Amino acid sequence: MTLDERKFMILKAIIDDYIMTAMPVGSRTISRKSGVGFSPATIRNEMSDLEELGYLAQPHTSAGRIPSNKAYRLYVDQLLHINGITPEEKIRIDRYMHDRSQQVEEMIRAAANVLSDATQYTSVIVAPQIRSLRIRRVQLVKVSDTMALMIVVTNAGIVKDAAVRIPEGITSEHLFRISEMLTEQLQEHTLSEVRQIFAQMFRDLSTHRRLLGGVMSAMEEKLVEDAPEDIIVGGTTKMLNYPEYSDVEKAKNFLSIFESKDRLAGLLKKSGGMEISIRIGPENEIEELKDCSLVTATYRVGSHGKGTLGIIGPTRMNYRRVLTVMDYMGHVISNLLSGE
Amino acid sequence: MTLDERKFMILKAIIDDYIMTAMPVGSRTISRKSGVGFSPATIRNEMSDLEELGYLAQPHTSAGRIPSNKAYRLYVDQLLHINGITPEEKIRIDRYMHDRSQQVEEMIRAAANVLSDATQYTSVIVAPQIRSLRIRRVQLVKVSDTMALMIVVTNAGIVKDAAVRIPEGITSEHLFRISEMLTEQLQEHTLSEVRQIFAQMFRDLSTHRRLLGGVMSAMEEKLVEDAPEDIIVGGTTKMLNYPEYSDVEKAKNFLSIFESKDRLAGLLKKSGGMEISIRIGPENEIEELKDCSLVTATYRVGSHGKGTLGIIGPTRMNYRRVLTVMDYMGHVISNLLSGE
DNA sequence: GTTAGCACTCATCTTGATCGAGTGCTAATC
DNA sequence: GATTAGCACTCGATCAAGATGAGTGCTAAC
Repeated sequence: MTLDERKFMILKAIIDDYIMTAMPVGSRTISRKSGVGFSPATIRNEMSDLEELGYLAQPHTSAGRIPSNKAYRLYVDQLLHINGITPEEKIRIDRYMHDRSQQVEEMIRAAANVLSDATQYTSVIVAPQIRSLRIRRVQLVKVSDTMALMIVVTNAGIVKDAAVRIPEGITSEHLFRISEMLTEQLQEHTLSEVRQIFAQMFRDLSTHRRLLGGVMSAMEEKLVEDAPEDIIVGGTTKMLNYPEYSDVEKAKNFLSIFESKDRLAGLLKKSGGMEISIRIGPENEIEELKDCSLVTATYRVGSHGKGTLGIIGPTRMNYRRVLTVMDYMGHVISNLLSGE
Repeated sequence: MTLDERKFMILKAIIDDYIMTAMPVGSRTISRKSGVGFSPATIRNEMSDLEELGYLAQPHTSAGRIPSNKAYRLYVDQLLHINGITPEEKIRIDRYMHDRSQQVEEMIRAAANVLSDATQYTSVIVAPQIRSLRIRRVQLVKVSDTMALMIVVTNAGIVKDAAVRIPEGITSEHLFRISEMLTEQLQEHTLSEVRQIFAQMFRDLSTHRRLLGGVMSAMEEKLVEDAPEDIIVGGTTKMLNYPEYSDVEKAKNFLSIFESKDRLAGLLKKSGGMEISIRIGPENEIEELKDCSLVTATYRVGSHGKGTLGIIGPTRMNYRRVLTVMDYMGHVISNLLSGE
């Protein structure tokens, strides 16, 4: 048995309906739909076939059918064609984003809001991976006699700071000179390259070794290694609007995902190089997401550096809408971050 | 009719029981409790009186009684005596907090976690009000030919940054000189005082007016006025563990409070000067909190500057525990912030 | 190949009976 | 006069039985 034209059509109709209503779809419902010129009985036969093929499932004998994960997979791979974002929405988003594109953090936050507002699902954005960004300036700011604050400005405008212990007797004038020197050396390099450059500097220099050592280890530890993944989540509670989560236990389970950013980071990283990735139900390795789909896309910052944006919703999410919005927002974020 | 010793005792027993179980309390339950040497019938008479006085309510005739908001008010005002935090817990908290006291933001976040872990309710912490903090350093860092980043370090170690447009042709050397000058002028003043100082500077100076104007307005707008209240929330989903919120609608309602930080900020500010404030049910003006209690305390940063920490839980929260933990954490935060 | 017809299934809703925790009142007891 | 035992009563919760209806699978007719 193979999937002919008609089976495709019926399956698509079922999925479309189920995405809207979250209720098992019966043969009559499909038959009534304009464009499907068959009686419920015929549909039933086809549905029976589709069930045998693993695309549909029945919650119980006298209920309608619901799509299986396999069906969604087919749906997103073959049955779905993205329609572009509407001009009105484009304008609305552009305007909103333009107003808050000054500071990166704020921009990302705004983007997360846009994503979850536009899709009505939970959105997740991973800030650009700091280690792949290019350093634009390094500046040491004296805070007390023994402490300075190291500020690193990158090409995406992202500012990171870390406390550095400084030897006593260093004036702010000294710190400025050293900052200038550091900036000169590190400019245009990525944070992941600093180690080598520092090694070189250590060879060339005799003074301020201790201070530089402190700066280097602060960069490495605080900015590269320890750096807690900067993850912004939007619309966490949107999920509670869907009948799938009308049970508090399920809701709690879902919300718990967002309590540990580390876990979330791991999850999002998996999507790796892909331009756009869709993971349906158990394709996510996280137990709590086995009834959810995760759609992720990557955005780029200049030639280096990239981050991830994602939408988490029920497996019966409106993939078309989500893909449309994601696609557009991916570009918006890339442009805003690269433009600065 | 007045509240004699025995009525107090019975009321307290009912509240204590209800706080534990969230179930209407019957006369038998109270009678069984050791320390209450009366039969259910006697208790019933007293309960009937207490109901008439407005301290108890009956969900329906054949159920037990539940405490009214008035009862909680009496409870926290008169019946409750705080017991100190246990040494073990003190050590646990101290250790946890000590490990993350380097960066203010991280420390506040850690404190929010401690609060919600220790109480099992949702915690909220408002970061120190930036406008009342003393400036320690101001530094302008060149980011591009036309933009600089203004970094303000305060006495609490809190770093704020804002983008400032700079006239072309300004070198980083210039910026450093100006930063030194600004630091000298503004040091030890609070952000709310900068306007006057700038006015003075404008009078005295003839050069760099445009740049200084930009710096001033950035300080005023981005750091003082616009500054979105820095609010950290911990354990948002803790509330879902309580039977009061086993209904998704209620849960959604509750969680929506945390979607708008502005509203939350307004709510927390109300507690104003009070050392510790307890608002029960409708005493909170926010509709969504009419079944919740909000306990807030203030912490101080040095002589100036203060912030708020709070716990939000059901009206039947364990006030004793909450007050104990809050009291301790208030001191911990004050010390950590003032010590730096 | 398609569809009308029909028996069958099964979750959901409704109804009514039962249960039991808890009350309020009265009369007996301390 | 305060306390308590006794008892009728209330009312939500629980459960079983029946009715309802959406939907299926199968067969036979078109």
